[in-house]
Amino acid sequence: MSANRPREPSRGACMDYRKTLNLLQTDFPLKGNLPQREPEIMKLWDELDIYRRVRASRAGCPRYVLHDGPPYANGNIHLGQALNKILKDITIKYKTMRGFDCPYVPGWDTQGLPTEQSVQREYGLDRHQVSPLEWRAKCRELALRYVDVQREQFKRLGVRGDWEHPYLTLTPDYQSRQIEAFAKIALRGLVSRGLRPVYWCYHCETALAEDEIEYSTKKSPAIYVSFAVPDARRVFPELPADAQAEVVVWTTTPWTIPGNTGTAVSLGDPYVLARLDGRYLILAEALLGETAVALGVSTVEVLATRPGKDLEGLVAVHPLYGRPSPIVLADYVAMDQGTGVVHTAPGHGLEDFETSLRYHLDVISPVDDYGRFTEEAGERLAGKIVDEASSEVISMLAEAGALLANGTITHEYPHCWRCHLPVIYRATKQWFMNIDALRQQALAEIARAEWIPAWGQSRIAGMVQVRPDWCISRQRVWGVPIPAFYCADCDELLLTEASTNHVRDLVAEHGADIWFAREAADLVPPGSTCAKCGGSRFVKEPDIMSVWFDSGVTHYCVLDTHPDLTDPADLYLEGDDQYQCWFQTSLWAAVALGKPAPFKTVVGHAFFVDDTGHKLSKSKGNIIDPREIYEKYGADVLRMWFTYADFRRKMYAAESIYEQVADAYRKIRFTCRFMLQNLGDFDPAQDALPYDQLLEVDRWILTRLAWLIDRMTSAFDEWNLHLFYHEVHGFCVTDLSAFYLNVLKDRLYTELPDSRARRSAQTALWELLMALVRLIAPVMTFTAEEIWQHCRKISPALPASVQEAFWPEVRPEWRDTALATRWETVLAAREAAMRALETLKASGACDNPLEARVDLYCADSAREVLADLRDQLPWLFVVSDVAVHEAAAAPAELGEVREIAAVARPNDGSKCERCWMRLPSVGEATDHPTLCSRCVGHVRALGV
RNA sequence: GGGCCAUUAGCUCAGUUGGUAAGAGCGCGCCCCUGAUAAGGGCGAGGUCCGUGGUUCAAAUCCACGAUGGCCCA
Repeated sequence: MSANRPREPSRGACMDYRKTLNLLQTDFPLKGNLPQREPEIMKLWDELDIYRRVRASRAGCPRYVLHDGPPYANGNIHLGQALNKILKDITIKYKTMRGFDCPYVPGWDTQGLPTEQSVQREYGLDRHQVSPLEWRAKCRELALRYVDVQREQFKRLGVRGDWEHPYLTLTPDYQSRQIEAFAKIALRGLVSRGLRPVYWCYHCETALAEDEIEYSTKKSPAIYVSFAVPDARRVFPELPADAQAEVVVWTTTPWTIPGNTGTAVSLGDPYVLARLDGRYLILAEALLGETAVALGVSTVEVLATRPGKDLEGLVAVHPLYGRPSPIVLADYVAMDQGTGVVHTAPGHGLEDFETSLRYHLDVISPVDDYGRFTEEAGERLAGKIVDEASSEVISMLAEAGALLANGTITHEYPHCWRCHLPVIYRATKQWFMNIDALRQQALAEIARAEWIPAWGQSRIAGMVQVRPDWCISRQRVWGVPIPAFYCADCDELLLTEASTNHVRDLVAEHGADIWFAREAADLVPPGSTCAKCGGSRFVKEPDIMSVWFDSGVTHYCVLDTHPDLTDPADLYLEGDDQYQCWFQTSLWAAVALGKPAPFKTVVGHAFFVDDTGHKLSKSKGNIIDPREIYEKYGADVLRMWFTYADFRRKMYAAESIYEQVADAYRKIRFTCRFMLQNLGDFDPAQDALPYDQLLEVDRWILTRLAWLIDRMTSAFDEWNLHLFYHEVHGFCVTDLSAFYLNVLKDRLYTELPDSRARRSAQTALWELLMALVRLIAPVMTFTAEEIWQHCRKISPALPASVQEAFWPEVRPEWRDTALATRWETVLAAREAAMRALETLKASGACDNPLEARVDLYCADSAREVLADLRDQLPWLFVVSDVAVHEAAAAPAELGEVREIAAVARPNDGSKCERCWMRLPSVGEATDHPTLCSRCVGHVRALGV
């Protein structure tokens, strides 16, 4: 390179000694310009076929399987998905570098209600106006389109995976396998069909599972209703002979009164018979005062008190229909609100339903799919939407003389996760997975798995403890059918191994569309007959499976069958909302199939909040689109941001944070660039020095590098990803930029190109660069690759991609604790020198520290170390000269010297034109009158 | 109402099994350099380690109670 080769000697004042220095050279650009450069690197990866190439490089290594939880394919990726995929990618890349073979098969959840709603919204289509098959075709089209969209967006984040062969829940392979899973579970007796109250969204016309419910505030009516108790005197003989006693209930859903078949009281709490303005009412003692106020009653007289259990067996009378409404005991009756007597409508509440099982109460649910009262509710209500009919019910109660008070209340109420409207509880025929039969096994599996963070275990265990049966049927068409038939004559269920295998095989061949395309006769095995009546005509089960069942069986449909994967997987890694969802559904499905949990380790990550601590949500308008971040700053900055804070706690999203991360990105980039610049003439195979020939400071930085590698290794192993950002950045700033690289400059620039001093520095730089580029590779995946490609110019033997490289290893000789200890003294002396130089600068005597000299006054222990290194101190302090003295020799103005003190002043002599130090030797050589003696030696050696 | 988690400088985090005067980076203020240059360096300000009580020779670190915030459940 011309920059290194001295020109012909041209003596005199105009001599350009700059040409005798080892100037910096690199084509590694200062500016990242990531939005443009990253796609170019993606092209390189495409050309290398990076996923298969890396897999091939780890052929035969122990496998580490991360199973991808499928995101829902009905929109652009959002920040949470970007976070999730990037955390997975960091994990995969780290594990690969540690020597594991890490397949990564991405998947998508493609069926279910959300797609149907997207079709309705995006295509303006009403599902009732087209056939099920047309509707399904539209749904498939939309889902596949978003799979493509999201695939490109995930790839743009730098995520490595088998993008050409993802798993999709809508493929015939998957669907048939899912039917098989359902059938196995059903044939093990773990699925049942029954009338149960379920959350029902009458806007979406479907049942909803627990995890499809979100709570928000709703204003509801709140009424007090009396039920006459004709036989009350049996328990309350105090009741006057001519009086009628009534129990009082309080409810916020007047429309459920038609469904009332009982009244529940608490076993242990005391109840009173009290006269309130002439009426004889029975209610909880604890709520008497509050109720009297609500009823606007002025006089209250307690006639008798009985424990709740005494009331059991009394029979109240329904105020509208006159039918019996027995008084029963229930442990959920609370004394914090209402009257202590709970209106019980088994068709409209799960607790009520369970009570009905114990007391054989009727289950009445006079509401249809559309939320309208049926004829069963009576003429006045039939056809009316339940929420709107509340006022009618209230009127009817008032007319019956049973309405004691009528108010409103604002409370938390369940809403539909998709349309965000209030849901109702409605008893319908649904398919359930019998959770009670599986609970203990699920808990045992939870105890066996590793949970990160550790409290995730108690969290999911708590949820599993109390989870009711899982409703897995949906009244929709975009999904996998429940493979059941009913006898057209006697309604008997047909669900056998033969029938389900037949459906499974048809679906494997044709896809689930076949179910909707054919009649039952063409779906049952030929010659099927009803086991009960012998009939041969059948009808199809109309319901499909919940989307949560689709994704809950990925381990059966994918892990179990994919040649690259294993069941159970080593790792599930998802947002912590999945403790309630996918982690659980996967577990239930597994134990229902008689399998162990499909995961060995489960990692839950938190989500982002805005700078005021609020969740990001569309309605708040504080959504952040990951695409905007990578289009402005680059995906590597996005990836670094995700390691800025601990992902197990909430993470903040704010412009000021991206700016800070972008700064840190640049610092690391520039640091690596500086090292590359100084390795332009270095061939590690030829020029590297053995460890024991390295200068002491070069060995010192390797002790620091050893520390960093150890620290990063344990950080990644223990999921402390945020330490990556802080420690790598800190290392670049503090150890490298501020100290090591800075003090190296003199040696790198002014020493002879092939001198031991310079080669020693370059050897250390090469080790640093080789380690750093690997340490940053899992997170800063694009930039690491960019740096790596430049490293390959220095050392062509390196693998084609940094993704094939192995995690850096600490060489035993680097761990020199004695050396590290010695250098604590050097660094302390350096700090003292810096402060002294600051004082000198402030005095105006000298601006540039390089032209100053420093006198150190040290206690004996420090003096020994420093005297030993005296020759090196000038360039370690970046000054012209350093002298080491006894503490006792310190000038009076320093006061008492405890450890190390320093004084700085301008050095004697003139500034050397070449190395810029101010030295007495400048001018001694007549042929180079502007150079110091050291530089004279160097230029002469160069033949100048 | 129940359970879990968190609380160290303006921000994000370090602080091994309790032990020297609590650290880093960013940001901020002042200054230097111009051979990392749309770069680099130095110095400085900034903390009752949420509060109270306790255990201990010694607590940011252990225990109890409380406060605040968050998540889940009801």
